Amino acid sequence: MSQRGRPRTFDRDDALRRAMELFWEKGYGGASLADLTETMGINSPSLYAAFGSKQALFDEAVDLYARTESPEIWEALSVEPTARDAVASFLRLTALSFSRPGKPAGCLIVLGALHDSDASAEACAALRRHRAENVEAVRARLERGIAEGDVPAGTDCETVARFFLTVQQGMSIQARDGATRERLHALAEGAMAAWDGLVGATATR
Amino acid sequence: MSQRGRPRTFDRDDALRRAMELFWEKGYGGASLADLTETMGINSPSLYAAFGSKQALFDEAVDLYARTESPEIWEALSVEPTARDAVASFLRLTALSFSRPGKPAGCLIVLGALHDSDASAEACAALRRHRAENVEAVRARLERGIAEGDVPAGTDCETVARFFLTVQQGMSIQARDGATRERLHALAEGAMAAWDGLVGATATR
DNA sequence: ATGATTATGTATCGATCATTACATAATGGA
DNA sequence: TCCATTATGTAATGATCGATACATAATCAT
Repeated sequence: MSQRGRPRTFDRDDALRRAMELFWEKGYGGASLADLTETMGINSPSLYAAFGSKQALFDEAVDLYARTESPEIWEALSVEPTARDAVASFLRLTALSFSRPGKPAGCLIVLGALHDSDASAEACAALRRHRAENVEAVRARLERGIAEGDVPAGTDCETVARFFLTVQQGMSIQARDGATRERLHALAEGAMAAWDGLVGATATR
Repeated sequence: MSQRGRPRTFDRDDALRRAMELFWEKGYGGASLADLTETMGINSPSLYAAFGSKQALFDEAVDLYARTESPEIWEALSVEPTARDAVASFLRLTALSFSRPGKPAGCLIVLGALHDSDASAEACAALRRHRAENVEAVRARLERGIAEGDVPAGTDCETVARFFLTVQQGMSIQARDGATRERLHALAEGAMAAWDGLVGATATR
């Protein structure tokens, strides 16, 4: 089936990528339609025809972000041989991702929409869902560590995962406050200093 | 000198406190003038006459927050006998403060305004200044620990302080995501598991 | 060539944003 | 009592918000 009607004159993927970076920099509420259309190089009717609404555009932008920005962070969870190596790599790659020259500092999933009380309620809920998935991914990796013997049996993987995700989320704030790549890396190392105490303390012995 | 003219019919301190809680819940950008006047129980001309502008009101609200909401968190830094006890208490009291029934979850200083690109640039800068002061307060307490002998000489207090503040900032996100008081407490404990590794690793031996 | 279909640019929609003019009301000082 | 001063409520300001109406342009199927 071929396309009918007048073809669009802009690259949808490219426009979406630009919108994603604007949402990343300014947040859902901070990125106005005027900002978006200017950044995307299109007029608002084209935006609405191609994406539906600001909210739908944001949803697509978040999906693009999760899919293309630093997937290595999550790939590390499965690639690294032990759970400890996996989390260490997860945090180290986060430090890199949050401090890329030419890209907004920190994480869209964390900084994109924090307050659900206003018109950005749906955007906030979508990001919250993503954050919950991220906790789950780390938790699952820790469980695998138990199964493979490199994490003490009985470790409270949920609690441990939430701790490391909390550090990662704090790193977004730090990155926005101007923390250098070296400082973010030190934070990752600092969090790993808690590993032995964490998996030891929450394990049944 | 006595007051002249018609006296105001509302309690300025009470109105400011209500505004603070609204900013705390919705953020600077998320709290509209209509929201504020409704919550404060006054009309906009009264608001402007008493506080000057939305930005000035926010500044006063942030000051009130820092002064009255959980000052015990910062008092603990000077009260506790050792730097380790001080940081542990700092985090434990943070967990309490971020999960008070009837109050917004998390911290106004962290969640109030994260994006400086929009109209909330000044609000964002003010909060950033507060966060920098908070790092400095913990760093100073760690330095005191060195002077008093309970922290290894040569410890990189700046790095260690930034780590614990990062966890505290991440706890604001977690609190907003619905983390219970118990979960926040577990995060505080988890961070303390990094103490020995952190102060040991960054100390010159 | 004609018509159905889809995209584009201009121009605008009502709603909401922060802020303020203005007339009126209530106080103290003279 | 009269005036200067300050606060209040109503109503409006221009700007910007997200979202569209509408006429025109460009493609495909027939």
